[in-house]
Amino acid sequence: MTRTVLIIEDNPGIGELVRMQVSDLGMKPVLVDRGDTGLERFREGGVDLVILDLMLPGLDGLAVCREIRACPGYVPVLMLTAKSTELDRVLGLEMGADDYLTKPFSVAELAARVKALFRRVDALSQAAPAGGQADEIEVDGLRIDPVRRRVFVDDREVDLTAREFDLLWHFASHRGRVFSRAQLLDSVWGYNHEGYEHTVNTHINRLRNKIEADPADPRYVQTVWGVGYRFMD
Amino acid sequence: MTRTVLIIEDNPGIGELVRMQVSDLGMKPVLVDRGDTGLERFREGGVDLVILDLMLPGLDGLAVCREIRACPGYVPVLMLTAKSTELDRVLGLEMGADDYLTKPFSVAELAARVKALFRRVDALSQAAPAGGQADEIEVDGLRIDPVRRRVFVDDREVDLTAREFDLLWHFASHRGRVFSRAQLLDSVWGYNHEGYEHTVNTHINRLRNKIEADPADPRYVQTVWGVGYRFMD
DNA sequence: ACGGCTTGTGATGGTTTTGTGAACTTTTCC
DNA sequence: GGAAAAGTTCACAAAACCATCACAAGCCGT
Repeated sequence: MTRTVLIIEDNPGIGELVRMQVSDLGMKPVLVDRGDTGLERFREGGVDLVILDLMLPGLDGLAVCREIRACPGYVPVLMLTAKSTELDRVLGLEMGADDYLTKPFSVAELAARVKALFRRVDALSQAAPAGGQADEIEVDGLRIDPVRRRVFVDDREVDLTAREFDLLWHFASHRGRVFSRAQLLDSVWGYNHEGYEHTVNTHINRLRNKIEADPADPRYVQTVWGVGYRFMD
Repeated sequence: MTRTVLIIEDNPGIGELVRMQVSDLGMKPVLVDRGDTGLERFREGGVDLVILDLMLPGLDGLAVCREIRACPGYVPVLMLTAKSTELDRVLGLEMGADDYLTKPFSVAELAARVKALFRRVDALSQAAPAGGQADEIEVDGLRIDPVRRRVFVDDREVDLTAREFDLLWHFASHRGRVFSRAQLLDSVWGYNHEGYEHTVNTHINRLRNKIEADPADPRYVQTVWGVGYRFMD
C-alpha cells in the first residue's frame, strides 16, 4: 500500500525538491506544473495527498483546493505559499487546506508535515467505523489484532517483532495471494528500500518458528516454489 | 442523560478528530460540515453544547453564533479559530461564544474546555452534574480521576504533572491500543506540535517511575518495540 | 524579581532487532 | 542420478531502538 502524492508546483526547482523528498519518504510522487492539469490528474483518482502551490498557471491554487474539496472522499491538502501575507489571506479564506507551509521551508519541515497529515488520516480511518474495530483477523486458530498489535495461536500469545508483525499482517490481509520477495520488500519494508531479497527468507523463517506448530511443514505461510510466498486460503 | 454536542466544522480531518474526542468523553457527537445546516440542526433542539468553526461554508461561524444566541435557552458555544489574532478573540467573545480555542489545539485542551463549559452550565442550573463521575477509570489498582486530575496507586495518591497526567489519561482511555510516539505527540501535545519524538520517552520514563511498582518491568505502560507504547489490556 | 517545579532536549550506555554471509537442504530438470 | 537453482537455517555484527540521567530554558506562583 504505497501512497501516492500529487505535487502541483510550477517552479521546477521547488517541484523537483519536493518530488525527491516525497520519494525519500517511501511514497510515490506525481509532479504536475499546472493547476488545471493537476486537478485533472486528481480526478483520475488514486491520490492520497496533494501538495499544492498557491500561485499556479492554468488554475489558481485556491480554486484547485476548492475543487478538490468538492470531490467525494477526503484527501488532505498541504498548501505551499510564498509569503506570510499570502498565508494570512489563505487562512482568512480558509479554503479547506489541511496545513500550510511558507516558502522557503526546510526539507525536514516538509517531511514532518506530510507525515503528520498521513498520521491524522490513518487515525481517522482506523477509528471511523462506529461500534468498534471489526478489523481483527482470525484464521484457523491464528488471531491477529492490528490495533493492539498482538498475535495469538490457539489463544496463546506469541511475541512478534515489528517486522514480523507487519509481514504477517500483510499476508493475512491478502489471504491466498502469492507475493514475490521483491513485492514483499516493497510492501512491508517500503517502496524504496535497498536490500537483498534473501532477507525475506530469514524473516519468513523466524515468523514460522513462532507461529507454526511444525515450522518445517508450515500451515499459515506457504512457500510457492520459484515465485514467493502465500498465506493459507 | 447523555449530552449531545453539535460540531460544526467543514474540515473533515479536524471534524472527525473532535467527534472522536467528544465521543471519548461519553457524549453524543453530531457532526455537520456547513454553517446553515448546522444552524438548522441546532434549531431542532436537544443540543447541549456547540463546537463551532469560525470559517464555514454556507453560513459564517459568527453568524451561526449570533443566531444561536438569539434562540431561547442557553446553550454554550465553543469557538474554533484558525489564527490567534486578538481580533478573532474579541469578535468571537463579543458575538457570544463562551470560550474559544485556536487551531492547532491538543486533544487534552479540547476535552478540558468542553468539560469546563459543562461544569459552568451545571453550576448555573444548580443541577447535579449529569451522568455523574462515571468517567473515572480504575484498572488493576490504578485509579484515575479526570475531574480532579488525581491518580491513585493502590489507594496511595501519586503526584503527576500536567503532561504526565494527560499522557496517562490518553493511554488509560484507550486501553490496549498501541500508539506511536508521533501519534502521542499529536494527541497529547497537540496535532502539529513540532518536537522530538524522543521527548515522549522521557515522559513515559517519568510516568513509570511514579506509577509502576517496578519501573524496569512496567505493568501499566508497556513498550512495543519498534512501534511505540501501549496501556495494559 | 525570585525560587521552585515542569518540560524539552542532549548525551550515553545497554538491549533488541535486523540484515547479511555462509553452510546446508530440498526441488527441478536434464 | 546428478547438477543447478531455489529455499532454509544459523550465527554474528551492525544498526536501530529504548531507558536513563543531567541540564537548561520556560513557567508559575509568591
